[in-house]
Amino acid sequence: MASIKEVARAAGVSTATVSRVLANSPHVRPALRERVLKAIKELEYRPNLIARSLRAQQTTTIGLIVSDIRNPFFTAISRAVEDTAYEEGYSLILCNTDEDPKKESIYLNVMRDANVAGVILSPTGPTAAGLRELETGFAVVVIDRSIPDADVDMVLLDNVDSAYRLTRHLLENGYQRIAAICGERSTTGRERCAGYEQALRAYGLLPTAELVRFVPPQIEAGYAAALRLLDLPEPPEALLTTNSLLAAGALEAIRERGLRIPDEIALVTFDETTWASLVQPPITLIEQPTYEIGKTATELLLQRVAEPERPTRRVILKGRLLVRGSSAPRVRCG
Amino acid sequence: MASIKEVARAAGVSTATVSRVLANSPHVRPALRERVLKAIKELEYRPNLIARSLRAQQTTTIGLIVSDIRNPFFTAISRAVEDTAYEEGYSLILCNTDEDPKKESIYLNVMRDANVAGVILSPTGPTAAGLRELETGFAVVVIDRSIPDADVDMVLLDNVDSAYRLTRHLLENGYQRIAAICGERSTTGRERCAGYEQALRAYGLLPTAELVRFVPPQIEAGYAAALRLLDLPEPPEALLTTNSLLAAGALEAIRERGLRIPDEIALVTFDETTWASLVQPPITLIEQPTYEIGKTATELLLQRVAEPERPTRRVILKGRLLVRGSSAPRVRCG
DNA sequence: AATCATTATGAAATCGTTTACAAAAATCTC
DNA sequence: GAGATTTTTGTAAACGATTTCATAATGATT
Repeated sequence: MASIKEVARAAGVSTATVSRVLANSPHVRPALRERVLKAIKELEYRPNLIARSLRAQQTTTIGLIVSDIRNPFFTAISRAVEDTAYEEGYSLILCNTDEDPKKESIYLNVMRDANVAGVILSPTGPTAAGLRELETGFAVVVIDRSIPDADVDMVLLDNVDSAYRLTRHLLENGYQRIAAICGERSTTGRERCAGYEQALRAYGLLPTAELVRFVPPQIEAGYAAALRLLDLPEPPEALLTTNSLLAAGALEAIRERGLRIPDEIALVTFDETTWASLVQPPITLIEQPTYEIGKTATELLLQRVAEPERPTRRVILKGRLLVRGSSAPRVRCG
Repeated sequence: MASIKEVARAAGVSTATVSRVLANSPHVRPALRERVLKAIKELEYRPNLIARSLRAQQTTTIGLIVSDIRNPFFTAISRAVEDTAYEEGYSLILCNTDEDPKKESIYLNVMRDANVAGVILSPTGPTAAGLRELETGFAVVVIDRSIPDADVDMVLLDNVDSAYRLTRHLLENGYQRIAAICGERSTTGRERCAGYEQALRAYGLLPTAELVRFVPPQIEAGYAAALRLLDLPEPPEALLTTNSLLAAGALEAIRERGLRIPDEIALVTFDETTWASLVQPPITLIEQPTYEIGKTATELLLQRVAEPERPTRRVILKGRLLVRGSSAPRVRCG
């Protein structure tokens, strides 16, 4: 309600002095500072952020652009981002794009219009390509997906290695015919697929195209892909999915076909969720350090806001293999 | 980059005319309108929302204040709110308060400072009490929790009746000694508890304090409460929890005690989640129309923004009982 | 064609800050 | 205590839109 003008009048000073007190400038005599502080308190003055932003040509707001906040991975990230942003006095604007490049582009424009200080996003291919050239006008940090030769800060998982370890876990437990259901439209799915294939080769097996599916990262897609795999003339002994949505769909399919885990089929995936430990047997998976990812991304972003010219960084975090369920190796029945 | 001034200059008109074109005012001749539109396109002009907000003393931003976005109920709500807000040209600011009244108050102030058009929130008791008097300066819609005599728009579930139906489902399947683990610090938990007690009485049973627990709405709290209940000298035959986090904790406890569902113990809850249908046997529950809640809340909010003096409304939505698992009634073994 | 009513346009104020610059006050130096 | 130096303060111009009010242009009416 009260503006800086009224504070100035109440304290018998100019608005400039009030502003200086607000900014903790050293160039204001203690006596005046006291008077201003008193006036601020009495009038319950709070600076108008809009006015401040207009003047500064920048807000204390950051954007988080994800495909769908209901994906547990992004839910966890968003919590970390909000926590970290809040600590630094920033607010968080949330956007869902459903992996739609058009929506991504629209939201990036919204962000520009809103004068955000920066954006954390997980772009699809086309948008990622655009990011390489596009002068956005705000800081950008990419998470979850790598953009090969873009000069942008990134926070990523060691996807290839994580998928390798996850696949190896299956192989070491006696599974050989392993199928992979991967999220399409992102480097992440491809990288994880690469790790899966590397592991197969390392164990003397040949990846076959028949057992690898790229689908939209949704429960229904995972369900459909898994059904098709299970109905193959020679069905796989194990399923690897690259995120929790696909895993949920795959598990549904397994249930529908009445297959017993882990005897008749195994299921491993990425991303820890509430349900992964609640189903029986619990699911072995690669846990991503989601909170760390969100926190790191926010820190990188705010550092770049403070210092736009600093060299870009690419932080790679390690996934953690959580082995669950009976650890007894599988008895091959072939 | 380009400002309204440059557009005006390029079109050979005043900024006022450009502004009128932007606002679709009828008071501008077609010839001029064309020129302005052309200049806008050529300069790729986009109005600066900050400047607009400063002038209008209001942004096109709304706030969503929840305890924790990672609670699947709020995750789903947030998606609906964002979708609906976006359709109307509004952006969404997300805040997590962890049920902490202090944080709620801080975030409400942040919202005021940010000049949001309105806020959707799910307040704890103290904040709810404050809302009754507090002149916030922006529109407010309360979700999930009722504030008895406040003059605020609300979107709620028929908690008492839903809990009644959920409990009745247990009773009709032969369960008699039913315990309830309820979320504390909200009217919602209390209302659901009331419905539970009503159902018991309707079936000639007396609610006992020993079987009702109020705990923070977290997995760990649900786990701990469930363990204590299961370890009672005379343990319950069924557990009812009032949200999915408590249910997850309770299920963990059930697993830890090695009890078989539904023969040795039953579990029912509120809130549909991915895992509720994936665990075996799947969980019977009351599904809240989360998307509808979020959408309705946003609509109410934006209507109030447009027309601040309209009478407040209280929308009550119905929960849906999803019966799952073997529907064979329980054979009492007592 | 002159008058009046109506519509279209622009100049300038405004929203609430910050900050460059100038002026005033305090401090220092001899 | 006068002058030079430093520090403190205030004035006023931004930032980029919208809108009031006055004026200019148009159209209608005789």
